[in-house]
Amino acid sequence: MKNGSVPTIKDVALRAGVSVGTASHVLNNTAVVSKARHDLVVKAAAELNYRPNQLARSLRQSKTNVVGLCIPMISSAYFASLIEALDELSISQGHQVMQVLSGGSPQQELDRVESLISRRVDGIVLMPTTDPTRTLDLIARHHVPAVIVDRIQHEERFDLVLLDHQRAMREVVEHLRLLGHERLLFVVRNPNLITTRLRIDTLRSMVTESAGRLTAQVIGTPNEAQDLQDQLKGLLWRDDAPTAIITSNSINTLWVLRYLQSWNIRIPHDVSLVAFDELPWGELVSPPLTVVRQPTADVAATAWQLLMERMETPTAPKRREMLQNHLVVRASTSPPISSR
Amino acid sequence: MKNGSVPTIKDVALRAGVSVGTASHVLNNTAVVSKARHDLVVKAAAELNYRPNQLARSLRQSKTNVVGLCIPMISSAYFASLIEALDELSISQGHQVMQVLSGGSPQQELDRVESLISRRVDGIVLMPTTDPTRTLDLIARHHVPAVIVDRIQHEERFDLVLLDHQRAMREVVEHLRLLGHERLLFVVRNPNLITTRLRIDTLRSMVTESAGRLTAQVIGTPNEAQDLQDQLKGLLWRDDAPTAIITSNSINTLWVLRYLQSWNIRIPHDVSLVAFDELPWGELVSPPLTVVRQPTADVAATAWQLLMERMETPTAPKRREMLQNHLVVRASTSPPISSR
DNA sequence: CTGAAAGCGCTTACAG
DNA sequence: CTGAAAGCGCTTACAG
Repeated sequence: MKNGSVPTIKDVALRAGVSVGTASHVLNNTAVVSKARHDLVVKAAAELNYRPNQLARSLRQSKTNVVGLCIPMISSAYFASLIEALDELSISQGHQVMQVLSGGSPQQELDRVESLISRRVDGIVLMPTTDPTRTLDLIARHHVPAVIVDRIQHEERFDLVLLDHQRAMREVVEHLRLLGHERLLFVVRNPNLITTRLRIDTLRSMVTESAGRLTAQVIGTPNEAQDLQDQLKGLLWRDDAPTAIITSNSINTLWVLRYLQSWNIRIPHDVSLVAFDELPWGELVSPPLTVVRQPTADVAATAWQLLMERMETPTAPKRREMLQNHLVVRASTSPPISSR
Repeated sequence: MKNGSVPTIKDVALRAGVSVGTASHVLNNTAVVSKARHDLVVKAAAELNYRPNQLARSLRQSKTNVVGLCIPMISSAYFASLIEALDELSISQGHQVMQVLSGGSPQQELDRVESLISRRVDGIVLMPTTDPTRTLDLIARHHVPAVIVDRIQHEERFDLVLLDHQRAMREVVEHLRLLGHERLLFVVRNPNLITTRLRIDTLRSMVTESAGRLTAQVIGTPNEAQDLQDQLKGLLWRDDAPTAIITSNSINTLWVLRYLQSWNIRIPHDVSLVAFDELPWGELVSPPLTVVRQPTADVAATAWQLLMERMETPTAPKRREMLQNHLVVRASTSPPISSR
């Protein structure tokens, strides 16, 4: 061992007076070695403070024990708890998560996933951007085991973890209708997102089914809070104003809440509110919000399991797992004024 | 190339009709190669969809272009934005962050950092647990460039990024005193944390300096919200109850807010509140809170810079960078009732 | 039970 | 400008 540099298995073998192969075998418990030599190797390794170079192992074994995770961002409670859950699962199984951020940009997603592939991750968990075509092609071309989480409905090449957005929206509307609401407003952020589209479709078909007893409007807030405020102003001060608002994500919820607050419109007295996604600190908002909660732990566990099985059996038929997210009824929904 | 397997540089060279060395040179732009061969190699690489195996590169070059980041957790706005900032910095400089979670446990911290070292990260950014001794020893023994962020005051072996907790606390107390507050309550979570200790010390010495004009109590909430509530109950309903509360972190702030809310104690009318750490969704809390904001972006940028310079010049003298976190005055602090 | 040797996929002096 | 070859630190048949 050159002085001051990191000890290798060669140094261990030398000090123990055995061959490199033998040293490797005792260190990995991969063959029976005489007790005498065994102890010699263990002792030498300890004295030298030897840690195997995982790069070399990975290269030799064509297995890194690293799985890649690509998500849009991290500063959102949903993603944060997903990472934590996945991290714990991976560690407990001797793996390590290497996470990259797409920032929601298809190009960045492609670049980051490419970097994961270059680092030879054993598998990939992807929460796709709006247009992941090239990323998916790349992953498929390299035959990397992968599972796609949500946002994509049909994709023959990969295992899928899906959330049942339609059923969830149905549950929301049902809840509001039972309370007596007839005019709904759905505030979305990006109408092009599959998730959002599914929710809108469900809402519309329920309106149709109701044969006139239910009406619904959908407004988008592509850019700024200001846009939203203007649109809300045009809607909420009319005789036929909606009596219940549904928001499609946390950001929207925040904006709507602030708008209502600033105009002193009380929840649920003046208008009911249902939010998709649990809010961090949601307990502090008064009143506590009725929300559709994402089953984060389920999503992580399912994705992990699918990935492990895929790595095990690359040729097995692809699978789709549908997960349920549930309505949590709190104080922000109540019967509308008209029916009280 | 065996059918179906990942193409290597050997496959590229073969297809281009050049030696492996030459292929490597054009791919890395590391030597002048005739235009003809150059184009041949580029074409072959594109056709084969070749991506260099970073494991092999790293092994050969003894450089992974990966830096390790060890933090307690991720589902806290402070850590989340730290990760995002560090991630962006690293990518822009051709590196990749590999992040591990200590969960606040010294043992887990040791294990995870050991795994980073086994993977031969080029450097480590560590936000230490309460007792990082063995982790620090490990890092030092392996001569891995590292920078420690906050929570540690003196440590000769590493570069340090510090936050000026004493000055921040001084600023808080000064603000409250100028408003007319004389009886303060400091609610902490873990009194053993260096950060907390520094704040408590500063508070106490300011009380001493005030020569009786200022009093302060400190209560800890080691375990449950219930503990805190009991302690608060014993303090807030007396004649000499504190007129201003300072909370040491977001969790505490949440608990205190809920307690005050449940007893209908109004902020800032009945009691003023200053919180360490900005809250996510803090804008929704009414009134908006006066907080001490952590300079996340600064912390990330400074840590990154120190690390890069350390990797560049391992023998340079160790450095300590002191960063400032500032008081953001909002509506949760006002003069106490008595002085109105 | 043990060791010598090939090989994982690269980079990089070294000759020519 | 180009190629043959050594070597990064491991694991793993293969002989003995």
